[in-house]
Amino acid sequence: MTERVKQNSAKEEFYFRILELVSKIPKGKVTTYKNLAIAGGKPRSSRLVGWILNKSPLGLPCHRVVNRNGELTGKFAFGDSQMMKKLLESEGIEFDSKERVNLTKHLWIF
DNA sequence: TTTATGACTTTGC
DNA sequence: AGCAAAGCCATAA
Repeated sequence: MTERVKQNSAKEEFYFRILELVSKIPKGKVTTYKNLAIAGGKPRSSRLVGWILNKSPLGLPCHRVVNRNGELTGKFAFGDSQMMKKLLESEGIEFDSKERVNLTKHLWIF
């Protein structure tokens, strides 16, 4: 056997790293795609974070991941956008009049 | 391989 | 402040 030891590719590492980070978001806090992308080592891959969440296993608190404006861009994946908002509210997260999370108070920084 | 698409972000007007 | 266009990176066809 040659030495073709195939380690995890960079994208797989990125994938699992994001999953772990999201699962570590404390209750009552939210984070952004950009933040996750940076923490994962790819500051320009915020779109990939969204893709990962879409393909990620259920049970992940992906409702705590919002875009830079605090908007629930992934609400459609929950089937009911109001449900996602209620989930966050039940965790103590506040919204402004535009359905946006108060990032000043609840943004989670790694 | 090339093209189109997306749970995004940044920049310019 | 809000909208449009460009930039980025990986996947699907």
